Amino acid sequence: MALRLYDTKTGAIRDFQPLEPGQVSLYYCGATVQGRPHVGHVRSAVAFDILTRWLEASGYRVLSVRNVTDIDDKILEKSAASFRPDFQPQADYPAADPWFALAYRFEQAFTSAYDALGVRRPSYEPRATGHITEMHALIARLIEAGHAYPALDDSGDVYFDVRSWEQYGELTRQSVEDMQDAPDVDPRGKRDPRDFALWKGHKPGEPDSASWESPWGRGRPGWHLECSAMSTKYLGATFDIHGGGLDLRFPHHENELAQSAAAGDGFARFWMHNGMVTFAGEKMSKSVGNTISPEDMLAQARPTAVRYFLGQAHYRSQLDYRPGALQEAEAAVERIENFLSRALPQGDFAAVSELPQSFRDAMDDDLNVPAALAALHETVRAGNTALDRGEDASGAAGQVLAMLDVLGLRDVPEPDGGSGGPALEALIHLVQAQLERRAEAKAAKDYATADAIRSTLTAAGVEVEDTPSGASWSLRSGAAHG
RNA sequence: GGUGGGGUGGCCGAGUGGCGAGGCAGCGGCCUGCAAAGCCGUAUACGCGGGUUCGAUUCCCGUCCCCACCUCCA
Repeated sequence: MALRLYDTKTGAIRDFQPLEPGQVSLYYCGATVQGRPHVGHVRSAVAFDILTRWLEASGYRVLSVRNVTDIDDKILEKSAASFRPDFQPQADYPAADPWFALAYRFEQAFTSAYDALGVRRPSYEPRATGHITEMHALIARLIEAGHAYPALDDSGDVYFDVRSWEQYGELTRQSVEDMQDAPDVDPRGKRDPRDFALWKGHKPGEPDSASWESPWGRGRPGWHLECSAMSTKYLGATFDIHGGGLDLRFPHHENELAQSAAAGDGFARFWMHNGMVTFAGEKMSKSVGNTISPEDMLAQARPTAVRYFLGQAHYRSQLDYRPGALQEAEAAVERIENFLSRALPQGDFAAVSELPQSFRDAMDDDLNVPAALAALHETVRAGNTALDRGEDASGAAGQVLAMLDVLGLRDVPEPDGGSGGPALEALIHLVQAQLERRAEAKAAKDYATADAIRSTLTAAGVEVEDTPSGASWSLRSGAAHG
């Protein structure tokens, strides 16, 4: 089976073939860095990270771009607010910052969150403010083609003319007539209320640093334009996949498509959208205030378990967070890890082997990760059965390692990752001494003493397991030690 | 009003016109000095009402409910 992907634009699963053999160009929308990330942002990144890994496992070279929107209304507003006399420092906004510093601080928070969950960095990560020239060129092409116009008032805005582009609405299969008018629609200098800004004229009171000269007056980029400008700059006028969260489908992606297509670019061949993360059934978002941060999750469970949770549902499904979900994910991850430490007691985790066909088929089927995980767990069970019979299971272990690589579950940095420091060294010696005492007690059939030692260790967060080759122990959430 | 996606066993979550994934939790068994881990077994699951069919959770019609987008949003 070859790779098939769901394309939002056609609403169908289609065979995927890249434009250029052997190479896939992928653009997906990153964050507007106006605040700290929540897990919804990270879920999207995990979804496209898994896509990238699967494409690479399938033999493609992947050229990936994820943008950073580092200027927008909210960034400017928050920065401006931080300079007012009534500014109250908060955890999110500890100090007064110029807009660019504020944006960069949050960009770093996003980077940290991605890194903490093993999301590999894209090939390029361009910022909107670094691509003003490309945006001007695109605006000029649109004006030239009769699809954009300077605002009819003196605002200095430049708008896309929705009525001039009859395909407008094709991505989300909506007609302009049926669209609900915004309740507080402000027509400004627009020909049609649905026309959207390509360029926003500089407003009095906004910092000079947040505007650039242009043929249409000083101003700054509109949100939708940047993605058109940057994706085609780095990937070409036509590229393979454009991704992002489902909430970006309209208006953001619809507008991108309109701009680029009206300018004559082929633009994206496939549109992929990940489902939302919900909390108690409701979309997680800043405006609702029901967000959970990656840090919140990492305080509850190991990074690998958090990543497993975020990746386990199909990427197009809604992912509902509820208490206990992370503990379930942790149990599933530990089951896999227990098998690996049984099957590979020497810790030979480089012995990666071929992927099972059932796993490949599942991933080829529009990245059916739930079915791929079923293949993974079946391999684990078969391996455990072999071990129970006294047979070798290194082959199954190698397959498990390969599957974990595709899912990105081996790239997640673990805080207790084995390398130690003096405190861990001391701990290892102390635990070993206790286990030796316990082994002596067991040999003497003094089970009362043996159990007392074990419960003392358990109470200290050290879990003890007896195996045919002696006792092994692990910290309550950490790597096993012989 | 428009557009798109859903309602699957205690929970999560795939999938399919007929042999009912997988995980987590529970119960029984094997193993263990006891545990843990592991293995085996186990459950009246497919919102509701019709229809098509030899047979529907899967197709069609109707109906109820939920979510997302139409405004900044991964």
